[in-house]
Amino acid sequence: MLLQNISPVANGLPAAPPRQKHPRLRVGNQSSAANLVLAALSREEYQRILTSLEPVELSYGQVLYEPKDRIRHVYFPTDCLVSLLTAVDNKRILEVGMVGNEGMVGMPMALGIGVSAVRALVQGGGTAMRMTAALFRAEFRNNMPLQRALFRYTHLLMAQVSQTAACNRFHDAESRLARWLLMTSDRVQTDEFRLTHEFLAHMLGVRRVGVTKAASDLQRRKLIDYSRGNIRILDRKRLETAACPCYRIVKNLQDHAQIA
Amino acid sequence: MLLQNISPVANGLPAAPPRQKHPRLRVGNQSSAANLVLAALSREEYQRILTSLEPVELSYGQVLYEPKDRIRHVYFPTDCLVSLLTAVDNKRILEVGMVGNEGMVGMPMALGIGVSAVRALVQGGGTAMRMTAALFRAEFRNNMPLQRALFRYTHLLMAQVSQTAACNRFHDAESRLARWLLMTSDRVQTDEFRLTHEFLAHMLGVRRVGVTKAASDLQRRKLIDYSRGNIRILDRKRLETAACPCYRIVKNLQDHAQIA
DNA sequence: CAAGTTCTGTGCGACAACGAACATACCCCC
DNA sequence: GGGGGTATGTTCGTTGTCGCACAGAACTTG
Repeated sequence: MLLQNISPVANGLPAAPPRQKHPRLRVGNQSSAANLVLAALSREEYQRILTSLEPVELSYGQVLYEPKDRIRHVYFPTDCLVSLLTAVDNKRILEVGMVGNEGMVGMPMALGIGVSAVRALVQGGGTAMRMTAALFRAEFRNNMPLQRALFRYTHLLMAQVSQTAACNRFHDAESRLARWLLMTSDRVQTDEFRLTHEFLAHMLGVRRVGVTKAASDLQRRKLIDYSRGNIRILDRKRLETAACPCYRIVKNLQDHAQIA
Repeated sequence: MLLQNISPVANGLPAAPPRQKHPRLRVGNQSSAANLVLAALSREEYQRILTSLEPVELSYGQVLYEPKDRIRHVYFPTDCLVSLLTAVDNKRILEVGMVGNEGMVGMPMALGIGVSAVRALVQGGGTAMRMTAALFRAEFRNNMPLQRALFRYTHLLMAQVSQTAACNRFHDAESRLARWLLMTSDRVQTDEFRLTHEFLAHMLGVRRVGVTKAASDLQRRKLIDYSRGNIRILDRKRLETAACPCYRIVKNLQDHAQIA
């Protein structure tokens, strides 16, 4: 569970280059509206905002923000996945939230705050649309639909973080691993992704051996399959029963979107 | 750590009536501007908003919202303290955040969301200013300073929840208890308050005996003193060294308020 | 004062996770 | 095809917390 070397880039991640061995599925038409926040905008709003957006390729292990960093860009993931991490000291780090194509990285900007409180780590490589902080500020100010979409997302993220907090306290490593795999799968929209036990250990806040134990148990039960940094979900249904109820709780919130 | 009976009101709380045996200190001039969000407004803004505000007495154990409840009022605590709780099932509940005079209860309203995602439980009785949801919506829409103050607070709350999530994962009951007492003390601005081990157990997500053990150790070390639901902090300085670093991390964030 | 309630303290076996160290297995590249 | 790095698996003693049960202590009420 420790990060031996706390470098700004990937800790305990499999080497970045060999990533292409398992080409990632691409989402839909790969348009930037594959991001659900952007997709919530009207055609005109969307066309306008598009001129401020720039597609970027984000790669496994890349760090978008460190805590207290000034936010230079906000990111709208289309088919990548970003983890939000909080540290309690130099060694212990925990994922508190996860952002995929349903949200935006750089949430504080929607609250008029220019610095990040967490580390944002690219956990699944892929593409995102990004915008500079200055352009975002200008756009956000008078784009009400964007405001609505982002405020709604902020609320959901808050709920996700809260649930994760309780989950990390009460549920054992195996249930949490199952939940984490399901959440990840939902966001990258694939049943297969690359990540090592070491990496998972940081996400779940347990030791690597804890992940090994939990993962090998799930594998024994034929719910997942993995080898050398490549994990595949075999039986989604049963994996969900192995996961803690927190998975459903958050997912229902996001799907039914209690606004009003 | 279990809630035996999951009634909408106080679980494991000391009986409500005998509260007056330890009269609570009152904050400053007791004006509604004792709330820091309201205090951030200009004189004119403040005078105007005051007409929409209504002072209420909140009492120990009262539940302001349940998850999925429609938010009827927002509350600006002046000298009371409200806990935000998240459940993973019927029995296990955990505090994920704490709102005192530095914030507002009903944060989703600032995001245009009308339902609460968490339970809001009055943990330290006292007074608050409240406003109906409808009036708040109207006021919030065109009161930019209020927006700024609340967005800033939302960001800080998010940071607090994130830190709490990591803290609950990594730190033992004793450090967390120390941190919790300090955070509470900061918000009620007293060194003495009423709460039982049973109540603390729910806040920290441990069993009652876990609290008893941690508390008696802190008492043995003369950092705190307690008996029958009445806790007093004896040595703030040393209590802080007994607490996990999460206390300082969050406090520094709130004090120096990284905006910009 | 006696009875009942609430709060706190202790003891028990069980277990998951801890930190550390070592053992295999796999892959890539020279 | 051997060597070096990376990923996974196993073991060991320790610790914090678990669930449960019961005993004492303090306060409230009749």
